Amino acid sequence: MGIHGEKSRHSKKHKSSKDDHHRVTEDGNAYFAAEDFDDDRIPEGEPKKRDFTKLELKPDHLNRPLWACADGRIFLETFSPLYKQAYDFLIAIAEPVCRPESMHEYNLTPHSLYAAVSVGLETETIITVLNKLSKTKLPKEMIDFIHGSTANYGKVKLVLKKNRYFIESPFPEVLKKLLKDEVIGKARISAEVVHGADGFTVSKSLNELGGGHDDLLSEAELAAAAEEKDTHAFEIDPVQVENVKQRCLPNALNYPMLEEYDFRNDTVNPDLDMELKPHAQPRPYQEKSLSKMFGNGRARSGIIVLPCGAGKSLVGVSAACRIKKSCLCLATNAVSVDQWAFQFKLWSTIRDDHICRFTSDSKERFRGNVGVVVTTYNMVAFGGKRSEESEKIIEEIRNREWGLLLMDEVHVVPAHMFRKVISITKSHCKLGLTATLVREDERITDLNFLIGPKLYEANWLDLVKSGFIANVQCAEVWCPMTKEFFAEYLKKENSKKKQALYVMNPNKFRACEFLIRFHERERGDKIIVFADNLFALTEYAMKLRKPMIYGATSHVERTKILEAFKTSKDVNTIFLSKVGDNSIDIPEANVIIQISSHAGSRRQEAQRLGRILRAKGRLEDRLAGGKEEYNAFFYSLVSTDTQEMYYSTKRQQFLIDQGYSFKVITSLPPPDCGAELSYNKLQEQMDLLRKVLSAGDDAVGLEMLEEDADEVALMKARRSSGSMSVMSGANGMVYMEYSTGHKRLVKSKPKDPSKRHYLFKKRFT
DNA sequence: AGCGGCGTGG
DNA sequence: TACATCACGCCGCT
Repeated sequence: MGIHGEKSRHSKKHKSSKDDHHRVTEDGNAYFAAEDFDDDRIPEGEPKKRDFTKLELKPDHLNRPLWACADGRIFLETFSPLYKQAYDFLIAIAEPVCRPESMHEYNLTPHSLYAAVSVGLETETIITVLNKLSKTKLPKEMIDFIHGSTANYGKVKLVLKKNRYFIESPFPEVLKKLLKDEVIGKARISAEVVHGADGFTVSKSLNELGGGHDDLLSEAELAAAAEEKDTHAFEIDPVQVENVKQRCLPNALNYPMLEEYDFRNDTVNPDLDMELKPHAQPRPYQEKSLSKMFGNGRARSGIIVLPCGAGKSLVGVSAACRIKKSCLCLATNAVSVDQWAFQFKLWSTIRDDHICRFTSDSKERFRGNVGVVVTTYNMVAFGGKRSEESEKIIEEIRNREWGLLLMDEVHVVPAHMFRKVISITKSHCKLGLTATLVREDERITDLNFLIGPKLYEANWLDLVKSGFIANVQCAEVWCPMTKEFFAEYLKKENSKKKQALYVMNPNKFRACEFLIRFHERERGDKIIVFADNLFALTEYAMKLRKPMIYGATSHVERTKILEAFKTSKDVNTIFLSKVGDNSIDIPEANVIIQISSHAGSRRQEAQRLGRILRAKGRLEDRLAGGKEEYNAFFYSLVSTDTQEMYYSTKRQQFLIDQGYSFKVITSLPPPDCGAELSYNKLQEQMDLLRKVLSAGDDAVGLEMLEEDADEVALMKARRSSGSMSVMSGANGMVYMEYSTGHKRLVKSKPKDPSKRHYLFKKRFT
């Protein structure tokens, strides 16, 4: 009913749409100034989907940056002088689909509109501004869609009070409607004391439904928003919160709930003495994301999307500093926990005894009744037996009322863990931070109601242009299979063996070797080589005499290698397995070479690119230099005519959507330097082929490890003798650690000097 | 008692 | 499917 009602309201209202026009802010928002834009009705022959030729242009269309289609798609011209304002607006109301250099594509969806309403935009504002930015009349379908979608948004709230959850609304009839739903009805907890005729508790509270979207609302509207209204509420069972939220989503009852925290008026929970330090100066986009979160003086729950290296932690710490209540910060692993604790101390004035880490090997507790706890998702969601100490701490976490639940790398956490964490902890506000909102399991929509709508998403290319993140040249290097490898590839049925063959393709190896040489010698770069496949990782690293880190590499060894990579002029390339995808922080690296990767994972691709996004050098220097100059490189090596070709295009899609373009390189290594590289002789290639074929047997890498059995023994000896880590690039002696987990496989194997790896052979003979 | 290494299980 | 992580508990060493 609501939708039809809205429709007719709209058509009447549209005639006098002058009323809806918004005030012009002094600076910038030029499009609001264009009050005299001509506002014709939608022409008789209505534009049909996707056909631009039928769209009737406004006379001054050149000044307007948008194309709006009847199917909900919106295109933005990035060269328009209004781009910046239009971008901020579009990102608030629509889902970005693809953002290349000159034309962005967005999509209006119920969820994106929900996010828009959540950050304080009203239906009429959305339509009016869209119309002003559009080159053509807004299609009627789009206007109807916006009305239909947003009619109910912002009418219901979920509020936590004294450890109890309440559903609030100024409209008692809406609450009644919700209670008719079976799930919600059952979730209700009847209050002992009943106020109000409807059986709802009634209280006075600020009505902030129209609450300040900073630059889009007039003062009059803000004043109207501050008007006091009765609020009706009923309590629900804490364990049913998730289910209730889900029932309220656009695809069900369509009363999506807002979660906001009026932290300034929270007298129940104690304040935390914590300020941002003076040197903590948020950048414009960090400021912008915070303003979306705190736009109306309260803290909204939701997700902020910033690329790696763009300073997510400052946003998180800033948010905690504004709320000034107890904060639970969740990270994916122990390294990240340390980093967060460090960031809190770095950016804020929090006292050391008010912040603590809670992991398996560091169980700190804060003094007093307020503080920040940094821990892992695993720790909170852990189902098994807990140590006594953990049991106590986790009880405290359960019982406490958290002002802020700060969730890092929201996109990598398995959905079930999320649910568990959210149901265990009671928080007034949830802030999710992420670099990429893509994931292959398409569970991303779950985040919308588990945490909240997306509050802000930065455009990568904009950040590149302003020098906040590195300017990356992406390239796909096509490596033809050698004749012999390709013949074997075609013979194999087993996709495992096929993979081994295209990853170990000698031409790919040579391309990799060439790139490493080039970047080390010609440019003095720091290089990370990624390989998912452990066999390939070890082969490449050994042959090229570079240190590597993978899952079984001990903690001590990792830090040693990373330290050498950071500080030593002799260690400029390291090989990483999947360990490098998350958490390991390597700000120095500016070149990535991928030799094997998870089939078609866009997230992994983006994550890896993120490793080199941290802008190098001083901001002024970067801006002073030519803007088009690349300071980071991302190479994806693919063996042509194999499955890799298909996967790589799929993987790249995300980066392409972010506006990156991939250059294709087909002739690496260049012919003139081929002789200096490995596998130049057919005999060497055939030896490699033989090795690859025998290693492809079901126990992966077994053969290889057996061959290197004595190396393992050597490492063991060295480990106990205490002289580890010889890493001198100059002499070519490289320390490599082997999985202790695989040791059992090779333990009984007798040593055979002839099978010793050449690297170590000369040491022993 | 505290730390690091190692194996297990989710 | 493979790889990686974390938490825990046990061991042996200082």
